Amino acid sequence: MDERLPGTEPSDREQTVCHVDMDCFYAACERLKEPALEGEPLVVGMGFEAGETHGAVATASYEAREFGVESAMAISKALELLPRKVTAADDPEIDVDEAGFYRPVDMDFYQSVAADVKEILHDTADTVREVSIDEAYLDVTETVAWDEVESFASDLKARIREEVGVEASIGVAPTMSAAKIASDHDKPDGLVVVEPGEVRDFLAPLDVEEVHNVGPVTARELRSMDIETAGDLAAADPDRVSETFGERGREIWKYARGEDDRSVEPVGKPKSLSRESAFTSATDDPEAVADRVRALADDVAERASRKGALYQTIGIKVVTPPFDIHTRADSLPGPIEEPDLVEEVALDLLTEFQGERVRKVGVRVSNLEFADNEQASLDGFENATAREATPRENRSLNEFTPGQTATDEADEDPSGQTSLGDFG
DNA sequence: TCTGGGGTCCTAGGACCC
DNA sequence: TCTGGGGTCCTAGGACCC
Repeated sequence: MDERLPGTEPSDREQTVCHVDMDCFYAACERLKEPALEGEPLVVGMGFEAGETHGAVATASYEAREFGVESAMAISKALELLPRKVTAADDPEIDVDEAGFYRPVDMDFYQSVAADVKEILHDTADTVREVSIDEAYLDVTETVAWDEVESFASDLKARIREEVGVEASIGVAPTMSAAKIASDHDKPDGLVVVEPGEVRDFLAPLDVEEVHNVGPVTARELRSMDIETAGDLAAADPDRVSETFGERGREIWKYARGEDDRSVEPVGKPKSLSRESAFTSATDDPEAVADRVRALADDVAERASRKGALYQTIGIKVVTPPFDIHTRADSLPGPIEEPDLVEEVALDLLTEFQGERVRKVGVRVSNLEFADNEQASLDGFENATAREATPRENRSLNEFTPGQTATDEADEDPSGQTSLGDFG
């Protein structure tokens, strides 16, 4: 499948990519739970509890956006633009029609709704890349012709609406990045098809910040170079762009031109696992910080073992006022699963910040190894009988044996073991 | 505008090795 | 000590994505 005609670049491979993006997903889920919220301005807040003012906006319904409420905005700011409806009822100064509802994130519920949607997606296409809880790419190159794409996508939207009760926007294009922009182009309830040959014209008028991997910082820099639109970027001198932005420069230049070598592939194993948490206000109480780190460390370790992940690097993140992010990490000699050590190393790294005011802390494990492959968890019985020791033990110990190179396959020679105690 | 939480990838610089 | 060059691994920080 990697054979190409001479002179054919990967980007010339014809793909039909479908990007499915749920509309205001968290808000839509809240409305499934509470149908009375339908049509009301609704804000779902992260790090936020009912009645509180701290945290940030995870999702604002379109009705709430009318008031200027945006994603990632501080809840306190959102409340200024859109007061709480209960408050409004008690306060003659506030118009009840100019108020909205606030709900904290309920991740478990959203996950369950997302699972229903993903099931439909996997039923619809063989290759699905789940990007996040509310977003996925489908590769339908082999199954849907371009003149059928519109009705295919429309059927998919209908199915999600009828079977799950939430709405999706869909973009279809010959590349992932164009499909993504297309799905966003006519939200909510959008359906935009960009056929091969139309991509560059479709992208040209868009703001440069809509190009994948162009964020606020890069956009500002590009604008200072008189590059305002995707079309400007596409027409720019690629050397100039990559001189300024390095590797990523070349990439965004290609994206702006509708060129994108990536193909839709299912997501692999995670590279890191982390947990972080903010204090209601910055604290200089070392015990409070240590307690939080301990809780996060336990949480991360627990999540890692549930996923069958061994970790070799343990790190922390400390955010000090105004918003300075510091990270520290320490690597162990070999991959382990040792919850106590996660806590110990995290606390040890934390000592460097003793006495500082802290607004947020995080704990992370990385350099992950997955000793159990999917097979092992699906048919553990077969694996257990096929081998003396569990794959996990073989794997971690092998990696750590001096002079022995790591093997890619867990089912290669499991000899040369040391005891777990050696990990210290 | 006083800012949540979970990730990925890239880059620069230092340590260390030969 | 005024020193050549290549390679790898690791950490810290930054930008970006959702």
